[in-house]
Amino acid sequence: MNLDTLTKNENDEIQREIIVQIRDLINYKNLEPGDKLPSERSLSERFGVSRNNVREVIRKLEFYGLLMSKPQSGTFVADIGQVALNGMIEDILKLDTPDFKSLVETRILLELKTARLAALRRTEQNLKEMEATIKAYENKVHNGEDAVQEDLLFHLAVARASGNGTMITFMLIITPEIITNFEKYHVCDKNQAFTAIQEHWDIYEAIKAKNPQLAKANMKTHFSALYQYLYNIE
Amino acid sequence: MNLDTLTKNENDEIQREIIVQIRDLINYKNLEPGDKLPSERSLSERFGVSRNNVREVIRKLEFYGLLMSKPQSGTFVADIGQVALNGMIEDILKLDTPDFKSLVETRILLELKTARLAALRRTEQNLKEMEATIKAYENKVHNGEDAVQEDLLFHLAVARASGNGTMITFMLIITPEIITNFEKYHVCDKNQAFTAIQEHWDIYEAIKAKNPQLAKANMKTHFSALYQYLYNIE
DNA sequence: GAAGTAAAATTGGTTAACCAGATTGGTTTG
DNA sequence: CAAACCAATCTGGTTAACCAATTTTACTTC
Repeated sequence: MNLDTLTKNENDEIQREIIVQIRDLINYKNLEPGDKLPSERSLSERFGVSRNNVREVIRKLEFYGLLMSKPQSGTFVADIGQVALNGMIEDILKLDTPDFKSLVETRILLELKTARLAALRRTEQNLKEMEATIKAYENKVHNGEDAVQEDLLFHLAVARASGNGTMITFMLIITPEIITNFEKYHVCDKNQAFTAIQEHWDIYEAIKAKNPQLAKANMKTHFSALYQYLYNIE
Repeated sequence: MNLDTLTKNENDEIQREIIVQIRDLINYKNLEPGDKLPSERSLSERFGVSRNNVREVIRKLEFYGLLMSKPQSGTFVADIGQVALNGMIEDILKLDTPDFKSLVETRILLELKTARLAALRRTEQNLKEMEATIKAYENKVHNGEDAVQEDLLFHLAVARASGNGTMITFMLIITPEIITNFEKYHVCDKNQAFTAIQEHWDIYEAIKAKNPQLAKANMKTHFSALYQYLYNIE
């Protein structure tokens, strides 16, 4: 373990403690939805940490919709109720960097759906973007170069064509971790790259033909190697 | 539009411009993966914005795995390659607060899967947690009280039982927005609350019996009202 | 001339001071 | 006595100064 990770873990630990203390404070003071939290200054003093730490935690809980900061006014408890708030904080505290298997599992789930939706909703512009990414992938592979990036861009283009903003966001979140782990575990295979070209075209054609079932099936075929990998590490 | 939103939009606009400028800088200087970005100070000076703004953007791009900050050393371009980097930044710039339909669509997708996985992987502890949330829901409904929170906690308990960390994270991300929109559009119905109790028990029993198909089917039934809503607003 | 070394400059991270706007409590005024 | 108003205070947000670790640079030494 290098220093970087250590520092980050230490910082994480501090943040987790602040989250616990904020939760306890809300419960102890019986703060209802919409009630105001003590000021950042008093919280940092009470918890014995810097105001920056408190601000970071508040931003995090704001991201998960549990708190809401109003400038020059205060930080307020979201109106999701005490029970839900405690439950969600419990889960947030348990959150950890997800394992590779969970990432792949989720990716496959998302992509089978985006392929299906793309077949229903794709525009001409979407088709052009997908075509461009496949051709770029083709060029790289034929030149014997690494083409992980271009592969990724094709899948992002499909997600874009699905017209579902939430799924695009989720794809963006998991993509970098997928890439990192692919390189780490050497999931990709050189000779798979050539077969992948045709598979990309097959997915493209199904989406172009507005055939959702076929698009999903072709995406499934494209993931077959990944499936195998997923079940082997089980 | 209130002042809050306005300020937030202005800030968003500044951040988007900084992202664009950083992308252009990487392309112009032909920065390869692993290369060092100019320091935060010089970037803020060059772009004519505060160092805080730059730091926020860097943190955001770090979240999406495109950059990586090393303390006392510099900020580095992630090793995902220039092509992928440009593509992902393009998508990040297009990101917007997702519409309600996209949220519900994604939620249904996720939950059908978590129900199925939960039936395969649930522990005894998971069952106890789910049981507790259903009973809490029951009590509230029988007393005529609002039980949106308890409903949510049951679904989170199912997600926890799925054993997939990524899906739990995603559920946590979309949940608060779902709740807000439910209340906004009055999706929930009082007399639906009673039928939901039995539906929760049905899902629970299928998961307890380790029957993935039935668990998924029961979850689908539970979402039937939501399905209808989803297609009505189309 | 190359290798080692120490000091100076540069870096992201942290802390503290400052700001503008919102809130609050007391005072004034009708 | 109530309502209106104003100033003191408190708020999250922003800016600037500071810190410790790292990297670079220049000099010494063999």
